[in-house]
Amino acid sequence: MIPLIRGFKDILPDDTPVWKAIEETAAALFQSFGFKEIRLPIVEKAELFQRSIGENTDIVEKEMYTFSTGKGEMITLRPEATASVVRAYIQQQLYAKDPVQKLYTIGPMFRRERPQKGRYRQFYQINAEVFGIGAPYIDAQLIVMLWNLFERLAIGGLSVQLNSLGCPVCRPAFKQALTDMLEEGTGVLCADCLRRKDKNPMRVLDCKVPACRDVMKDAPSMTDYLCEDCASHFSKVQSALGLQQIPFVLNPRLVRGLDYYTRTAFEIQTDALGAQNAIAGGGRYDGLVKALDGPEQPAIGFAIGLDRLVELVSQAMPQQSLTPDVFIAAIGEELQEKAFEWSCALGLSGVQTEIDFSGKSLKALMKRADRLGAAHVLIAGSQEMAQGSVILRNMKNKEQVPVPIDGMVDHIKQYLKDYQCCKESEKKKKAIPEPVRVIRF
RNA sequence: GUGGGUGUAGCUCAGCUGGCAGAGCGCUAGGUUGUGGUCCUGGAUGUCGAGGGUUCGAGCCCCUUCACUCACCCCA
Repeated sequence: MIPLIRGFKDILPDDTPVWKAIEETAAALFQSFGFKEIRLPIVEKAELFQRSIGENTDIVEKEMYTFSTGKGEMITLRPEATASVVRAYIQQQLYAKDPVQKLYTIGPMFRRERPQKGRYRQFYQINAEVFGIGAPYIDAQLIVMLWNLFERLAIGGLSVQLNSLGCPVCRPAFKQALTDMLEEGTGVLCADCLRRKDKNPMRVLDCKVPACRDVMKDAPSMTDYLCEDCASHFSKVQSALGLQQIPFVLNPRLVRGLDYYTRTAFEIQTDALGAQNAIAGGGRYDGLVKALDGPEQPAIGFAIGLDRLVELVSQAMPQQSLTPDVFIAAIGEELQEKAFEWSCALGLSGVQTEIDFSGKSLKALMKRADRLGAAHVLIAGSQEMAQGSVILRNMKNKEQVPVPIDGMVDHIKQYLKDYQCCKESEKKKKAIPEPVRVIRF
């Protein structure tokens, strides 16, 4: 057997309904907020990611799947989607039609990290990006939208972490203050932080090594260094979130790993997934479009970790696979051709049908029907054929009714319709109110 | 990239100090000659992750390697 590649996984039939439900819920919600879907290639020139994500980030330094095309061109399996969306915005000149573009996309990303719970080498994200709007209200609106998505999916135990990373005007002063502080602590910092000290000092903020935390316990906070514009922007984001009753936690240690972020940075965290606790994260990247040779346009976006979200939703919701309406049990070899015709006719008419062509004993067929969870079994043998009608057995109440072979499909559909009505009214009698926010499969 | 844990039947797992490869569930056939779930009886299924070593003899000990998993790291 040739197994799949380390860190990759198959999404099996029992799981796909959850994936689909989440994707559809997100798409419907995003569309209500004016987002349109964009579909992008999963391979781009390596340079796109090197320039957008930043040369000295972990992703570019050691996590990208990069290949040579053999003609000296280096191409990369995308490690994230934002760079591609920005490229499309620029290359297809979407800004010429309207600088304001709200786009979402769903698909796989690739990073060569060591796999663990909630972390795969091929993982899936839902991305949403807004171009051309700098107003803080759009920052807040994205978070409102995200928060509502998780409400619709009935997920609890979440928190919104919020920070501002400043802009090219105010960040240098903060970085300098941070670097000064790190110089004093050089003796005790861990090896990783010593490296980060020069290359990306802000990363030391979220280091978990106790010694580093100790050095950083009185670390300056970016929010104390924000310039007037950034401070005003940040406070408007907060008040807008307050208007929508979105609970959030100000987290001065929330740092994004990618170079292009400015101002608002946020993360939605869960307490139910172990170490990989971020199920969505994003922020503003006002300088990126220009940096990739596009027009000067502000932008903001987020990514949802679909694999992690599926994990959370599945925990709350037991899987439920599709079961046939009708199982055809035709006894004997000579009836298989007839059974074949019936199964095609039923399937084509929209009745979920299952059949076993093996010609086993009726007992074995019944057993199989039961295992598949079939609601009804169509039993046909030589006796029935002689009488011109087959038997339809209700597997729950064991009731059996004759069904004329002539016009069989219509008879069965009518019977199933009555049966459904019966079930519906029974449900209503029980009068259990459905929670509005819970999605159902 | 670095550490810890785990690899035995389709699944969940026993397997003592090194001595015939096991159980439950599932699958399958029958009991019931044409009726599922419960019950009873029988049956099939193994590269003990892989490769090497020690030994009369290895699932068990040693070395190497791979995979899964959790954590570090990083992030969604």
